[in-house]
Amino acid sequence: MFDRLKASLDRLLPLTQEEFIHFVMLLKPRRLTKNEHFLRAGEICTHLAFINLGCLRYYYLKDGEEFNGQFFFEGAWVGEYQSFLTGQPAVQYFNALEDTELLVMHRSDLQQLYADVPKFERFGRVLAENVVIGSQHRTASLLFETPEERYLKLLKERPKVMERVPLHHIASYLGIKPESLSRIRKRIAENR
Amino acid sequence: MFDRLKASLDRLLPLTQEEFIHFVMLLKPRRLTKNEHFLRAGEICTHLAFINLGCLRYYYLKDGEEFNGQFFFEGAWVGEYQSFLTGQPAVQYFNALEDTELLVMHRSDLQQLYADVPKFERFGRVLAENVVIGSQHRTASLLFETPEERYLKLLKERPKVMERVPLHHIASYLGIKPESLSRIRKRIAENR
DNA sequence: TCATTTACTTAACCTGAGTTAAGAAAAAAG
DNA sequence: CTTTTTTCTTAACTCAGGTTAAGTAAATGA
Repeated sequence: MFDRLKASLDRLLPLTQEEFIHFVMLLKPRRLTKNEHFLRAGEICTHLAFINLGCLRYYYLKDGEEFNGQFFFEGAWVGEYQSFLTGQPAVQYFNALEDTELLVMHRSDLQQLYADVPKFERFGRVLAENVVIGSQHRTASLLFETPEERYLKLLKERPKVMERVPLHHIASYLGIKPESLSRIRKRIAENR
Repeated sequence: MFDRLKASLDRLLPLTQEEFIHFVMLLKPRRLTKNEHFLRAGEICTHLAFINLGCLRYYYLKDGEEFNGQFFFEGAWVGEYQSFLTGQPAVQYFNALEDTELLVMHRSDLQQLYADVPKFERFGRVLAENVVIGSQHRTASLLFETPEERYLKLLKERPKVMERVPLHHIASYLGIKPESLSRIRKRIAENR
């Protein structure tokens, strides 16, 4: 049950058996069926979630249209930072792309943990720092790569996304419409 | 000399006089003249910098063209996370848009500080968390706002950028060419 | 002070992604 | 097993932003 979590935490900060158990005690399992939401815009994000099995995406909704921000798989931590940290309503939606098993921690339990065991501040810091790096890659990609470049990079660097996520979601992630992704795929297939 | 720093730190985490002095002792002043670089792609980002006076931007270079990632003013902390944290070569360029006064802290001094005074882990965490929030706003904006919407939002929410940054840099930040920004500005002036 | 560079705008033409509409294929539901 | 829904593709047309080129104004430097 906690094997993947243990492996994931070990890469962030080494913990004693005791510390790991302390951490695990604050987690609760939560299951999502495919398409079920973990969080909706307008709600307060009260929990941070570890993906033990399955797959989530977060997206924005604008004029009735969805825009995919990111896809997450086993071993990732998810939650809306903006809401989780400030207590303001979320602007992102999180939903499951597959049946998913989460291990969730409540905001107040995490804050208590920071207060009780200062060592865990490092967990929070390293987690946030990794999110920064990922988010800045994403910004750079949207800023100066063409949709075709983004698609080829995704194909090469994140094959799991290509295998497990429908193309219309990928199009949205790339910042284009499904029709445009079809065109790009055709262009590439005919290599020109 | 440290008034602005004190005010900025107070918002991140309350420090005793002693702790503040400990922190300040690790800082060194550094001046940049207009257009001077704080960091270039390929270099290792060894310092985190507090902007005491002036203005910086970070940008990416692709096929000889600059793409502005963000603008920073007095009171902001800057540095390339990816390089600072992993020790890998930077991919971003940081340069001064005006004559600028920085207070810089070396990577190893910050790490030593984390080790010596665990309380400062919180500084690192909260700093990173704020960067996450900013970076995700930026991603969202590039993902689903039109260049015109981004321009109007910048005008409204960050007038300082409009006042202190040349339009061609703003165009690049918005993800368009200067000519397109001119068109957008004309369109807005004729309100249609 | 004069020359040069930088900043900004305008206009004509081009291009790639959006839009609309339709249909085929695969997956899910009954 | 059949129907319905979802996923994906194709094609014609539109349009915002890119490209190229030129010109004006302001800032900078010799």
